[in-house]
Amino acid sequence: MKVSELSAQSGVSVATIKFYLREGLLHAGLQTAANQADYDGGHVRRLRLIRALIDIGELPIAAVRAALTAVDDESTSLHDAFGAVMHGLDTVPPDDPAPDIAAARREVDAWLQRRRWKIEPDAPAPHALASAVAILRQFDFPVALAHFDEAAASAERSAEFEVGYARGMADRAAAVETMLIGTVVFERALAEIRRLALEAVSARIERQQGSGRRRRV
Amino acid sequence: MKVSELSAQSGVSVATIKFYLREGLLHAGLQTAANQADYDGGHVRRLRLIRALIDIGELPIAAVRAALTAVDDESTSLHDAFGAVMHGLDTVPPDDPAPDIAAARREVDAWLQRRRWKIEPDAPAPHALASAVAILRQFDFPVALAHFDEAAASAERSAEFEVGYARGMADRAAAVETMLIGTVVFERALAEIRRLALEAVSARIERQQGSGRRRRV
DNA sequence: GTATCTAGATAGTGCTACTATCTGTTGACG
DNA sequence: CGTCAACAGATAGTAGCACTATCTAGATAC
Repeated sequence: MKVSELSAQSGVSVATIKFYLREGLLHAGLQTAANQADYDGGHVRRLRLIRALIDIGELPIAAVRAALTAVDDESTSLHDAFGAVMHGLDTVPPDDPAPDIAAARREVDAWLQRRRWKIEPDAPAPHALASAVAILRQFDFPVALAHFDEAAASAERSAEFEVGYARGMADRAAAVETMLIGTVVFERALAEIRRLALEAVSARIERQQGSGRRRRV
Repeated sequence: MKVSELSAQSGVSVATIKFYLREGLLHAGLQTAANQADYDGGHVRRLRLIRALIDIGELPIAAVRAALTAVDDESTSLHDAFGAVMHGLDTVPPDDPAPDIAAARREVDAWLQRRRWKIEPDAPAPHALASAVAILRQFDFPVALAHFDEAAASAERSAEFEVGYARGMADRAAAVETMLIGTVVFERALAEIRRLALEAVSARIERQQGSGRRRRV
């Protein structure tokens, strides 16, 4: 397969494919001459993965590269490869967080311990959750970590399914790829469902109040 | 309050405050002289809102402006103001989506109808959900919209709580602001919880398989 | 046999979110 | 009263990101 065909099949422009090759996101094709190389279905699939991480997961190029490096490195365990993606999704926290975030962070850590969720010490997610909680409190939301227990239990169930599904795959590469896509794309899908629910509920209540109680807000 | 004090209280640099003033995200202070203006707690709060939308919601400046304009316009209903934020969260879909996305989109629309979720026709969320579904299928996930029924029911319950909470507020401005923050920040918090669940479950299973079955993956 | 395509290298673009500098006041302090 | 940092407002500049365009020299397709 020539680069023009790869471009056509993947929907990614030739210029961008070259860019990804340079950036080390896409491995080179099989070189057949000084200026000829042959690409295959693996390249198409890899390009789809890259585009999904960028478009859906909104990962920066550097994070995509880190994730794909972990995918390709056979010596990286499935869990560690997966961790590499997670780290790319969130931004790393500063060394000196604001006091209200630090307080929320301690609550988050205690909550994680209660749930028996073992999280890598330098994972960005606990900090991100603490930030969210701190901001909610700044805006007078009376929020406690316990409010998230139900969501956490539900997330745990679906995580068990997802991880089990990926682990059941034939080879490691497929398993890691599945974890990546699942993590990023399901997250997006669930977020969209939440947005849809909010819009639907908001519209319904607006209608009810608009007709019934004639209250303009 | 002078601009330096506003900067200190909000954690936003003076240069950035000026930038937000120029961009119309922050209303000017009360002018007391040709080069003096007085800012108050409302400015601090607004700056916090802006930073939350940018940092947590990752909205672009233009979307923040659109959202805040809707917040400030008393003639915009709470639901419409809220819709303005939602539109800023997702990117607008192209006119001619790929065929697999178009197919998924039809399923999404049917699903929404089954749920009796009334969604604005040009809302970006259904398209985003359809894209996610299409990508999952490209990677051989056997995904049907029905799989999201449980998540949707749960999202609907929490949306009812959120919208009710916001609607119960004293004045319209506070209600809209609460909707904004709630939408954006809770979404982030839930996403982080999902990531934490995935990491915890992945670590647990890795440990189990590592010791018990001696299977390196 | 010539028009098109190719790999690889280098340089440039468009966008976003700030950031820096300048100008002409103005208030605060000693 | 002087002076000096801080101020508002305007203009210009910057850094980072994700491409995109151009060029060269060689290969291919008809």
